[in-house]
Amino acid sequence: MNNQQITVKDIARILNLHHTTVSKALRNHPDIRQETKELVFTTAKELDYHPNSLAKSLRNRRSQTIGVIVPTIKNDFFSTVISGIEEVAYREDHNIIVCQSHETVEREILNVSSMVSNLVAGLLISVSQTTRSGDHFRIFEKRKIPLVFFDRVCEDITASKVVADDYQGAFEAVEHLIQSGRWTIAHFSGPETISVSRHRRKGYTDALLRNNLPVDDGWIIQGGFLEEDGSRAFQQVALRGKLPEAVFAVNDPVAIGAYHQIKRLGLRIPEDIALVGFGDNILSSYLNPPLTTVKQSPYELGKISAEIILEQIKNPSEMTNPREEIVKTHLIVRDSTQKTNKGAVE
Amino acid sequence: MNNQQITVKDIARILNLHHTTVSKALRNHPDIRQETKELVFTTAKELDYHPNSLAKSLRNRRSQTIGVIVPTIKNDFFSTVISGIEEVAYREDHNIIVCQSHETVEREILNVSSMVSNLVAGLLISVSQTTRSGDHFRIFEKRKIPLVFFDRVCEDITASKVVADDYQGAFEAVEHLIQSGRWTIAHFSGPETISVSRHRRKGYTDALLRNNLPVDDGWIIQGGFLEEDGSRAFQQVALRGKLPEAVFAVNDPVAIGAYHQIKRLGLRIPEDIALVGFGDNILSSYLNPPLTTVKQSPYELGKISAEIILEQIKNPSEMTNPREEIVKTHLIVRDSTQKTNKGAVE
DNA sequence: CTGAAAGCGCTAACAG
DNA sequence: CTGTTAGCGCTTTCAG
Repeated sequence: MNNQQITVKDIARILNLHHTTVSKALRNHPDIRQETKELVFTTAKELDYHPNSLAKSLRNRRSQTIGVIVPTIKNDFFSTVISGIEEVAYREDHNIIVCQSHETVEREILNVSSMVSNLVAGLLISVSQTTRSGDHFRIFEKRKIPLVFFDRVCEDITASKVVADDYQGAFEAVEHLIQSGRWTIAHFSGPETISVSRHRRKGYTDALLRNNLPVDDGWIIQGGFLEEDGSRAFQQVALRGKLPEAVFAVNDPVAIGAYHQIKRLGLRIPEDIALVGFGDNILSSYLNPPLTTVKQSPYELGKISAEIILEQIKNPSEMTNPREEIVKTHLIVRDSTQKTNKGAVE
Repeated sequence: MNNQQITVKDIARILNLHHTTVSKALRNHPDIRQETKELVFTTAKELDYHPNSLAKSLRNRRSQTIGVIVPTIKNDFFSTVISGIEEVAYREDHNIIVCQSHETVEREILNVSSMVSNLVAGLLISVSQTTRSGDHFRIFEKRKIPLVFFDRVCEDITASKVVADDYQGAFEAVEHLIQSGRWTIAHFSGPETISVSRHRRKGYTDALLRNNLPVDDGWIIQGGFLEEDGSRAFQQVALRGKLPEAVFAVNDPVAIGAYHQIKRLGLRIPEDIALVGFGDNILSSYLNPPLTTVKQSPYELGKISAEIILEQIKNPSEMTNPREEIVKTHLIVRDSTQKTNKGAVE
């Protein structure tokens, strides 16, 4: 027989100790004297002992695993956030278990349930586009499991939240457009259900107001987060006859969709239409002209989220004062809003 | 008290049943009569019962979790593979736990150990750049845990393997260059340790040989998988004075690095130098001219890998005959090798 | 069809 | 400093 795993009992039997002594030694408990510890450690190594985390977690009523739920992992932004989370979790001896909601609440609810079943030490989540109520998150409160929202947060739940400075980023982007002489600026907005969309939209309207420009809801086109939404939005605007001088898109994919549509209609960027995105997608710098955009820091965002949740895991009293972390954004001005003498990145 | 989780015992107490009966009912065991089952199901729902997967796994000596180790998740290719894996795993009621090796064996070994400790039902791995021996994978054989390599495989370990058709893809790419009249073709190769690099290189040399062209090792530049490796390689070639008519890069990032360097030197693509990559990175179509490349199917690759491992999990006897799945690639001809009347994607 | 007994591998609390 | 006892929540086996 072979697939038998080595346990503390095996080590104990060999050394003529009790298995609890071995357990303590392995965890470097002060009770045990150095000599014994060394003995235990070396034989553990010799036998290629792998502690059974499941048994430990069952006993401790909590695992060493952090759950992560994202709309999809097939996405620059989220995969980079996850990378940041994994990095921090790894340092603190935790694993991450990843699920995708695919933008549906139903799936998100199942994901949550699976996380609970797995006794995750904490959950990091960016909610789906279709998530309206946050009722399925109440169980974390009940079970006292730390919960942290990142990027797309759920406003009716009290929990720590880590987001990019969507409002400020949008504000600066639009102000930049205004400063460069554009007064009629359309906004291709994201789903109203998502906090991110609302904040960016607010940044847009506030920048207009601050500059004494009228806010015309006709210039706000509601849509999704995808490239096709951007194309569609620009088509819609173009059909009306009167074009804006600039477009501020809720994110880079939407801006890229608009970009293609603008080119298709034979218009020039930025001469006819200036264009700004959000997110600093890697593609943006490769467009011609390259896209002015707002840089977020997804890796940072992931790291901060992970740090907060680990803090709460180590120190449960932290859970009572939820933190709201806002990660700074930076406007990156490129040729889609301002002709410089530099060409596209080549 | 609140964070108390509901257990089968709680349900049993309420219904005046034994907890084992409840357990059986919950799993739809034929022993239990319909009436009882329904009773159990409804009260479970009422109490918001979440089964404890850890206890179940401990008892069954195997979890419902599939481990995934990749060099990094912050990468189009790998994040798409993972997305495919997650999708299939989800359908079969499994979770995935993701680790990054960051291209170091040391970390990979730790990751493996953590997977074993977590009693993963199986492991999917794409090995790190620095992994030479596969000794740390022997434990899976010993413990009879299914192991599947994808993309970057470990040749000295007997296990199922899922790879893109690197050889054929490279062969076709180089043949395409030859057909279009290029006879001196440089190859910017990846690390020799990695199977992917070796296969693509073999496809390159075989295509030359098949067409009665000489294989000159001087045209093969060894490097890594990154953009900077591509820049460096082209610089090296350029220094020699004699330029090749075409470059076949081991992957798209390397091709993109070469692309920048070529442009920087004032050379034209494809007139002076034709350029081919591998992987159909999203960026490739946005270059100017867009890059001819070999399309892999990372999502498919992930799905197939997951299907194989789930097959082996369900049916352990499958483990004795390891499968080798080769996913077809497709050459995508764009303007970096062939001037058409179409411009860049815009 | 339902129940009792036993144990997965680990750790906390307490006793010696 | 080491050992004993007990149990985390679940499932398997076997008895009723």
